[in-house]
Amino acid sequence: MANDASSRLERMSGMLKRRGFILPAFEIHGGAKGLYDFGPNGGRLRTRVNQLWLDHWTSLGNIVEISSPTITPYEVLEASGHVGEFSDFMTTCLACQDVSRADTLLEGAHPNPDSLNKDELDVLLQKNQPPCPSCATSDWSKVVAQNLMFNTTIGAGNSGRPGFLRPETAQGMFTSFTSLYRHFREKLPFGAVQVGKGYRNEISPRQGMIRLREFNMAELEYFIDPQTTPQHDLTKWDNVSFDLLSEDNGQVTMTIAEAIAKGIVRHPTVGYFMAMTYDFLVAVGINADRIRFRQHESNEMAHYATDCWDAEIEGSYGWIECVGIAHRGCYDLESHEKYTGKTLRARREFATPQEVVIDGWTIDGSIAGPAFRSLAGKVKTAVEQLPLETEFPISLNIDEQMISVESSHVKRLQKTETLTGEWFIPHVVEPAFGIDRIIWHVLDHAYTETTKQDDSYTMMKLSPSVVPIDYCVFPLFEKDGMSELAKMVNERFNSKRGIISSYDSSGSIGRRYARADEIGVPICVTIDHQSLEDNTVTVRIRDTGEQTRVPIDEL
RNA sequence: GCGAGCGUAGUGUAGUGGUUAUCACCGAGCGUUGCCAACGCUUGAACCCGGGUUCGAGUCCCGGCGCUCGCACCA
Repeated sequence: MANDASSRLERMSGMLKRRGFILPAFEIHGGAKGLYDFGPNGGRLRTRVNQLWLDHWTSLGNIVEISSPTITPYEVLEASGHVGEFSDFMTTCLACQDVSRADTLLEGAHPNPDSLNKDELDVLLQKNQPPCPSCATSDWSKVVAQNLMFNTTIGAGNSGRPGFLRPETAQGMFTSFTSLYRHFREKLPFGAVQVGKGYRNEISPRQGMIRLREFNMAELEYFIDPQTTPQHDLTKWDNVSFDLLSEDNGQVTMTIAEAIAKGIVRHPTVGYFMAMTYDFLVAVGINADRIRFRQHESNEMAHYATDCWDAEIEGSYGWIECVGIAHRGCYDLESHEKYTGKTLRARREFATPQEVVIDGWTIDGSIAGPAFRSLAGKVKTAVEQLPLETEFPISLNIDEQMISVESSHVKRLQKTETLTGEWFIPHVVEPAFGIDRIIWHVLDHAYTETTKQDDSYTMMKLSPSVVPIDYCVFPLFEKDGMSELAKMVNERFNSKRGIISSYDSSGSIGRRYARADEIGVPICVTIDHQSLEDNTVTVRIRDTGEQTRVPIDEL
């Protein structure tokens, strides 16, 4: 990093701390790595970014907002693949308290211990009793998953159930699928969004706000029918050139429609969301020239993705991925379906109903039922698989038992079924936003150092859509009723929903403008002598310094 | 996690083992001024934490925590 760039970073970090944007958390207790506070100005900035994000997606009309817990039972994240992909399985030697990886201990006992789940490792560990590498005792604790997810116990003592703090908000949308499907009257496509905290116990948080242990994320899970070609109106972006770093074509610049047409972006919905993402980033104040999209290499993709584009933003730390737009296929719903046995599917009606002719065998319930008792169901399934030519009696292996199916147990089954549609697992396209990283770059791009009369001058050219304070009201001086009038104007601003105004009377007028510029207040209003006479005030614009007189009633 | 460097008011900093810890900006109050960081006076605020060496530690040593960078790990 160039020297002037890193000293700019230092000055900016100092300012962000001094002005209450972002601060290291718990500092009076020595601080905690990877955890940050949003201060008095940052808190509101974050809320406005979150709100803008929600509005951006819910305005599409078929997207709803949900909220699910951050505490997540073990099973959910085992089903999603996170336990396997995000954790190592650890066990503690009860004699010397040394911690070892369970799969490493069992390398001699199993061809591929890495593939085992927690319970299997537990069983194998108790059976094999491998010696502890440091003290040679064989007395191991229960296996616990450790590493990138924060472990916790849900409930107290022995009744406690293992869980994690969620590493992403997405799982809540998947586990709520049936409710969402019903909410949308069983019609795809639809989506659900969630803004909230996620947690990853990073081994080594770095680069300030870029890698955190607790972070703000905002995710959309958009469920689609893989057999329907999505129609998205991309004309809005016909004049926008996107910088794309594609896996096969290298760096190219083109419209999103062109990228989809050429197959560089492999799915239209992924492309549409890339364009939507671009709009959002620009709306919160990211410099459009410093946004690019990078396609993941096949070997780099997360365990769930089949195509993935990152939106990267250039800032003080170089190009940083701030949004991941992943085509997750049917991975998540399928995983939860397999794990729970619950149906997580949508129905697709056929254009023309299909006739299916069935001509084979089934059981005669009144005879086979009493004969096979609890196995009857499985016998039925097996018999219905048999070809028409089958001769009875026949021996079948049901649950390791050889049973004989007599001709009296069965009957011919001849029917014609009309299938009007089928059930399938929807595919998912997921834009996942790292809000903290975006906020960092919003601040980074807004932070402007200039000089004013040979003095260095700092201002935050924040977009009005995200500024923490909308207006500042100053009395030019505190006498003859100017401060009263200014306080009245300030209260009037504050009484408007969603508007924050701040009153400031300390220091010279120039100092107050400078203070307002540093936290990015777009408009300052000054009350002077003339205001007392004709009810007009000076309105001063942050970015230009331009002043105009405006009647109070027109503010 | 390993290695290197660093840690002093809100911010940026000065500080040979020896008074009450430097300076600037900053915040608060008062006064003068009154539309772009004005001035004067008053005032507020710090040696990351814990051990050790020493008569005496901000300064030297050890450990922890945090920050930055490199390697490793990783959305």
